[in-house]
Amino acid sequence: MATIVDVASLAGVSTSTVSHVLNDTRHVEPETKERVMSAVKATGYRRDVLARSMRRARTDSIGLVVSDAGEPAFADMVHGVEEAAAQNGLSLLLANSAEDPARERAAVEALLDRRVDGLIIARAAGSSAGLLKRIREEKKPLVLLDRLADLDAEAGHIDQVGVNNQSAMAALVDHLTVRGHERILLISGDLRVSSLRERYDSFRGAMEERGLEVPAGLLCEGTVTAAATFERVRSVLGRSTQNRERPTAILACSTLLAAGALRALQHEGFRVPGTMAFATFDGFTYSDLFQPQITTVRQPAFQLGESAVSLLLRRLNNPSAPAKILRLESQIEFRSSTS
Amino acid sequence: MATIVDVASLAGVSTSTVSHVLNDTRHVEPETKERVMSAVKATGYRRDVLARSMRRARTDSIGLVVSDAGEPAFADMVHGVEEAAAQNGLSLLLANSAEDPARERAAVEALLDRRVDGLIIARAAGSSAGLLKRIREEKKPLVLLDRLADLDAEAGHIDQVGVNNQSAMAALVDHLTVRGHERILLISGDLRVSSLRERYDSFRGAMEERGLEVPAGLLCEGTVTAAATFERVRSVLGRSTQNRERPTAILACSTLLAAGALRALQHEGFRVPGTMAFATFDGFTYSDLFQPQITTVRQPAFQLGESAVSLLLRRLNNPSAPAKILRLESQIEFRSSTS
DNA sequence: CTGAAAGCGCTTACAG
DNA sequence: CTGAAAGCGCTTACAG
Repeated sequence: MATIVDVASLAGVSTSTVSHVLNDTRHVEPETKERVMSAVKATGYRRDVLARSMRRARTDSIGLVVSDAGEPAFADMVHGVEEAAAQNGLSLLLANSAEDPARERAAVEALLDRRVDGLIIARAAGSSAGLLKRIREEKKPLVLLDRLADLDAEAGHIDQVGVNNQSAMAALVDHLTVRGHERILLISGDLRVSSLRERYDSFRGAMEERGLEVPAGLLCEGTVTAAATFERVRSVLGRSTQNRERPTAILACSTLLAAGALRALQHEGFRVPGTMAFATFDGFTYSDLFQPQITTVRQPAFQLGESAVSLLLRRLNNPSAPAKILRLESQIEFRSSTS
Repeated sequence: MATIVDVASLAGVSTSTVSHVLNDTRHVEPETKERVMSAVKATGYRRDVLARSMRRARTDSIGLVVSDAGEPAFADMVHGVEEAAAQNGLSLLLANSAEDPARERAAVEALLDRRVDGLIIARAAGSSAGLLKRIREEKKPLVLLDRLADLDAEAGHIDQVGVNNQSAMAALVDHLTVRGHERILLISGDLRVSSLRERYDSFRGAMEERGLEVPAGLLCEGTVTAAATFERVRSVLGRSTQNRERPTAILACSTLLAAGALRALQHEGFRVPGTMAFATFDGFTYSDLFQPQITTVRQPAFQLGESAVSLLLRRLNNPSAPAKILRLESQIEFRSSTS
């Protein structure tokens, strides 16, 4: 491989001049510039990215850590980040924490070691605030994606992008109550996850606004797998078969939870929407093709990824800008499962 | 940040010794070693990955280029690659070609510039053989994933991992013909894609073996979007409504193609399996939950990703090993759509 | 068993 | 407008 020295000697200039021509970082006489460029071409020279990064402050790469690469919503976010990164000449380093704070920490350290210019993280459920502190110590630009920071000490300083869960949940509750559903079983999952916590709080708020009580028996929280959700929902439905507390609608707060709940409904002999209405956040791909056709709050996952990169670029260009929190609106696909 | 010089002076040794202790690359007296290690701890020293990579032959990173990050099968492969890479201490650089050979080429060049230790590529449909030659010129270890190389000049030298399309297709054709389906509409997509080409060839072979003719009208190839597939299938079904050439079963060779075909069936008023049997490769997630329940050839996408990393590691450890081609078996999920 | 020193391929003050 | 040279933080022959 040709080096900058080869180019310089072939062009009859110093390596500084070659460097400045390549980076357009100080004025060089047009004809000198041309000699350099043809020497580059003649030697097939390609700048060594590693050596370059070692001298400069940046590596032109960013790191992305997601909490569950299996979920389709996260796959779309990754896709969006990749797309936006590529368009801006940034390489993408990808890691998956699999909801494990230890793996998350290790991934972040590995990315810091590689000196990525910035980090985008969708945090694991049990992620510690220590992680955020660590990244701030390193003065490494950070954007929180989907899994946002609570309004604690760190939150004010961090760029974040997520969806507006409050408005989506309000619209969904409105949709259901207008149709006469007053006993809605909410399956909310792990409340340490900010988006799930927000959906949970918004649900309770929206119900209260409408003067509807939400008995504890209709709040199904804390399950983190489809199998566990299946069991929980099954027991709720079985227990309440006889009494008037039985829900008339079920609202799942993620794809995984929806899968568990739907299996429980099937198992217990319910039909959607015949004997039970059903709606979900995130949901399934190609929902239009299948029965039951499920009303779904679809988050703009790809755009979330793109926006995360935008925020990061903004931060790189202006390290002292005030922190920005972006909330994108979800789209609600109304279908026959709640008709 | 502390450097190796800081550690060396604190421990009262040379930087060579520190380096050798850290890399375990030559014998060092136990007590010297200990002094070094506590100096490392005291200074909070962390080896500079960039500087290290510049001197060594490797960067402990690999590059992955996929052709369609949107498809769930590819998302799972990415997931598998990430998992296996992390377990082996390798960072993963991810890029998406979006089926565009130019973007694919650019992505590969960017990864080569970053000196990844090896490449894993699921090639774009129109990918040129030039790309493979280029990578071989650079002597960069390469594993082809899912989209394999034809048996051309390059193929013999390249590690590859894909699924056994032949056996899966044979089993599927068997399943259908045993149930009396002799006129099967095959929707095969872009035949430049090796896996789709293999499914196409295997279908024709399996039909021929059973003495069944396949009229050209029942081979629907070349559509690359769900919308185009929708139109094509619609016209085939409309055209053949009256005559005895109408298929009794449809077989889609990818998720995208299946989506287009199912929409066409819905639009034309067919019911699955009532008036048309249906099966697909790849297919939809959570297929058990929805109607119609579709018979699906499920490829082990995650394992494909893992295996690709295994092949790459093997190649890194033994550059002169003979090329290996791995074929994993798919699992066929038989459901009511073909009952 | 260990150290002094060269060198990886760049960028960037410094100097003219 | 350009060049000579230092230096980024490591690894690795070379020498003893």
